[in-house]
Amino acid sequence: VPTGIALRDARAQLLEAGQRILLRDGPAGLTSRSVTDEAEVAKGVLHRHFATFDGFLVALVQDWIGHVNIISTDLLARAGDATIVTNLTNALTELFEPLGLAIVRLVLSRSEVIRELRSTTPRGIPVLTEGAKGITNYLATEQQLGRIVRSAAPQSLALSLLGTGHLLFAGELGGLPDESAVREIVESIVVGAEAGFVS
Amino acid sequence: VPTGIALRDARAQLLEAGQRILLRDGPAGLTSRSVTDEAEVAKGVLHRHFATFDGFLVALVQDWIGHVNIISTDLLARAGDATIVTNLTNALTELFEPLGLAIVRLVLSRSEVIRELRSTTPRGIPVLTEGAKGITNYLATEQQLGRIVRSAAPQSLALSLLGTGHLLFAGELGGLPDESAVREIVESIVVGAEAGFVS
Amino acid sequence: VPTGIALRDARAQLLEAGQRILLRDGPAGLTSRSVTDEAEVAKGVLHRHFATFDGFLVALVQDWIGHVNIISTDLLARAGDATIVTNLTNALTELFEPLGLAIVRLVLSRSEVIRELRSTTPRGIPVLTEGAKGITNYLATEQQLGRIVRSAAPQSLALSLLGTGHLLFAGELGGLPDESAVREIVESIVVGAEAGFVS
Amino acid sequence: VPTGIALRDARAQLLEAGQRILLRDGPAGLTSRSVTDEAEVAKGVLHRHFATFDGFLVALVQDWIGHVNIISTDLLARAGDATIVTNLTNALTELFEPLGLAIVRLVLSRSEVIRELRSTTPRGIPVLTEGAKGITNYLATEQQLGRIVRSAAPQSLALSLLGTGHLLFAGELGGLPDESAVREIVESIVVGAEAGFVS
DNA sequence: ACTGGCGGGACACCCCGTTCCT
DNA sequence: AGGAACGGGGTGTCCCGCCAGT
Repeated sequence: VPTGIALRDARAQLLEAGQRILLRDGPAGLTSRSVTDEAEVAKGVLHRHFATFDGFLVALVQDWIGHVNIISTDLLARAGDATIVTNLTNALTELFEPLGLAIVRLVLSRSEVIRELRSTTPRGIPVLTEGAKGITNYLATEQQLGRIVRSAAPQSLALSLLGTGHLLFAGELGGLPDESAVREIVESIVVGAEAGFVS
Repeated sequence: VPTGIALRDARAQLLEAGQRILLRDGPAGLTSRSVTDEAEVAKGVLHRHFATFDGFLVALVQDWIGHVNIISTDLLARAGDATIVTNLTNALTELFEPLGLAIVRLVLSRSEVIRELRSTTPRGIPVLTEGAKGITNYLATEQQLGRIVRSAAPQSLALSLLGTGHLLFAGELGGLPDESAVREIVESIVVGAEAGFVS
Repeated sequence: VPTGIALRDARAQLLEAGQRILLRDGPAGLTSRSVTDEAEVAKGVLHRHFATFDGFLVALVQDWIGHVNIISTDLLARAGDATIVTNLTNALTELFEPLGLAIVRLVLSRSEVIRELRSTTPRGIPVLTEGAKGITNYLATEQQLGRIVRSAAPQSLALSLLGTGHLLFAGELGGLPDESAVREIVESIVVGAEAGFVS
Repeated sequence: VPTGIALRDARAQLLEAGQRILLRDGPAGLTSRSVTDEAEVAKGVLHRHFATFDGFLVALVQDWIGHVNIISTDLLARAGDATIVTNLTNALTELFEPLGLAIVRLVLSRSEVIRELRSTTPRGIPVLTEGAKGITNYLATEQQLGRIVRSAAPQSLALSLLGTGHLLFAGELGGLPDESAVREIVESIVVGAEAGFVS
């Protein structure tokens, strides 16, 4: 029964449905059908708002990249506060919260999505590259504040943090790793870079 | 035209075909049909040797895990030789050679495969977990040889090396990263753990 | 190229296509593909309207059973008119017209269909049982009208008419038997039952 | 393990296996594989003894036609003995014993078989035509013996007996009709043809 | 002569992204 | 906006006929 009543922000509804599916069924469960079903919306609605299903996936990822950027900003704002390890542990935990991990899996399993995102993320794996950039900025700032030694390479450290974090979180298929495990990993990576550290 | 000739080693032929497809078309290109076509073999041959297509994929991954174990053994044999950074750089390069990376992408994109491999790889991402174990063993041995400081945590270092390496190689969608980039990453991770290093 | 046009009456279109195939190629020619091809319709349409291909075949038979019931009603309406032999000859000719015969062959060659029709036709061969019932009713009515002797057994006569008719029509693989041959058979069966007959 | 030992009459073994399958699973269950499996013989054996699988089916039917001819001969030998109804009832029961019925179903469901048998059975349904001929001969002989009235048409009666019998037996999917039901049908068909019968 | 793997075609069922009439 | 239809493809299964080995 066509209602003709415009949905209240169908776009957002669809993207949220996509997130729920991603969390529940993983990247393989994301199909145009499952999304419209989950959103309780007609199949045509998706194509009215996204030219292509790949376009929908790209939007899903871009949405999350936006979230990653917020995390990065928050992290940057904490430069100088608390401890570096704590700040990084919190950031990684936020970046790899279940939905974040699912988005990364989505990106890794659909090369078309990476290709379409090449315009905004010319190198690296989209979501992770943005995350690395945020952490790099943070570490560089901490370096300027003198809490990271001059000889450290923020970019390499960021890459390590992201890569190791990804592995740690992705390994726990169902759930999440202990916070202590994350902290341990972060410590082992930044241990040589922290100022005031004497070997 | 039926030949009646029993295939030399159908299993190996099929698995090699699967590897070629994985390299050429990525995980999405792997279908039971594409495999038998690529192997130039009848459709039924695959199901004679593998109960299910998922079973074939699992075998493909297990095959590679076998290769990973060989890489690990070779790496272990080099403990004490050359430099740690060189040994690790070579090992990572072998682990993430195009086929290795493609296998990891396969594992990440098909959760059923991970699930079926849970019996032999109870935690972590199958291929990467085995790689981390090999590197952990190597680093522990170097530690016993005195080339890695006592305070270092081989397991954490191995996780970092694997995770960061994965990120580095996976970022270059088509090709490979420079060897120097790999070495740089390895150096930045093990820098604090090498004995004789003075900060 | 998706048309988006809802088919007028997809169900009827599919059933008619099935009838054409049955006539042209016999029961063995009926496959889900041949039906959708013949109907010039997408593969999925059949499965949207019939849960299973067997379900489609059952519907095909039930459709014809509906037609058989119409023939039975018409025959009954002619009780008392014309001659019994003429009425029966016409009825048999209609029941075993090419499509009818093909449906019977379909039923005989797929026991699953018979099994699924057991709910509505608990005994006998589906289509033929319904035909026999119709003829039995007709003969019983003629008996009440006095054109069939009291001692006759309508049910046995009907079974004979159906069975013999089936044999006669089924014997002519391609075409149809002469009308005179049908009449002859009918006469030979009812000859002893007609009132006013003196041996 | 190839033995090279010639099977003792593989042909007969295969045909018997075919009969068992026909009885157990119906015509649809007859495949080259099921036959060789049931005969516990390699797949190739069938093709050594029969050019084609259809050839095997034809042989299966011809075998049974031979049995039908024996039944006919026996029936003919009983002309003048016992009662006509008893003789015919027995003959029909033998013709439509489970295997006979299964063979008829096989013939009806595979038009290729009918086509290949057209050389020996130019018209009608192979097995049934031979049965009708046998009954016709018997009835004609009884007619000459004066137990069937001169005005009766043996051929029409035979067709009726066969057709009606087929319907009666085929209706009981699993089992057999009561002997009394068969006798009743036979009586109702020949009732007007028996000499000494007074209406 | 028998054995058993293989070729290759087909089938039912299912799912996908997409189109477009109602 | 709703939802039927489209066309392509995928998997597992089956089937028949072939023929290199033993």
